[in-house]
Amino acid sequence: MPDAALWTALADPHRRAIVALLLERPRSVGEIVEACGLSQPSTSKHLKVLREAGLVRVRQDAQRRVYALDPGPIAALDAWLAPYRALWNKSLDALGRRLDETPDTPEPPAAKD
Amino acid sequence: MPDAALWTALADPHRRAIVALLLERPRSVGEIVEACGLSQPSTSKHLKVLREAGLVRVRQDAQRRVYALDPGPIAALDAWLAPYRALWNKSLDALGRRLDETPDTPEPPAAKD
DNA sequence: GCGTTATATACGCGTCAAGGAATATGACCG
DNA sequence: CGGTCATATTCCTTGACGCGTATATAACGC
Repeated sequence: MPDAALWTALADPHRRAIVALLLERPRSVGEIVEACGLSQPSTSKHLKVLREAGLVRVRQDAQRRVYALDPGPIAALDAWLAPYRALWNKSLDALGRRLDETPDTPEPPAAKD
Repeated sequence: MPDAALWTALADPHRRAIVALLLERPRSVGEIVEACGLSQPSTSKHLKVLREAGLVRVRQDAQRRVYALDPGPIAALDAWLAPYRALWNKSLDALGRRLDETPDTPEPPAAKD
């Protein structure tokens, strides 16, 4: 089960926006500030939350701090989600199982009705 | 992108517990109250949030209301998660854990650095 | 109808998180 | 060493959320 901090971090739309930004590529705080239209302190605080949830890592580049996504927690989210896939796989079974082929997906335990 | 209400709903640990309970099987409010140890009104309020997020559906059975999971929103979460899968697939690879190269892995869009 | 069971809503309270303004820290450049 | 840029932190206010108690609604059995 993902840590509570992970959910709390992703519960905020601004933070999800930041995460989406960082999915494209790592960015400095200034870029993030400009991209999501928040004030710099607010952005810094959101980044702190994301940092403490383990979602992002910082690389210090001179005065700039470049934030990048850390895949771990999102993978944990995916793992949390795994048991629920049986739910809609059941209904979309006709479409085939090609929705996802992650190699580490252990077949969820017996989801029968 | 999943609705904000979905994230808000899942941000609460009790609500995630309820969702997990409903994954096993649909349950009445009374069962949920007993299972997660909250007061009945609190549970009802959490169920309301889950309902408004579309995560659960209610079936009225006499005086009882049986709640069941709705796969839709969780599928939406999975869809939101999809772009991020490339991240940890890539990072596992970068760590040198050559997972037999997964020759059949359909690389989703744009994996740039 | 009445009482009982099952669930929902209203109200009040405490806590927590978000946002802005101001300020602090820290690294670069001269 | 002083100035400046980039980022973090602090203080404060405000609004949302969660909980519990008490109450309302609705369906059942008699």
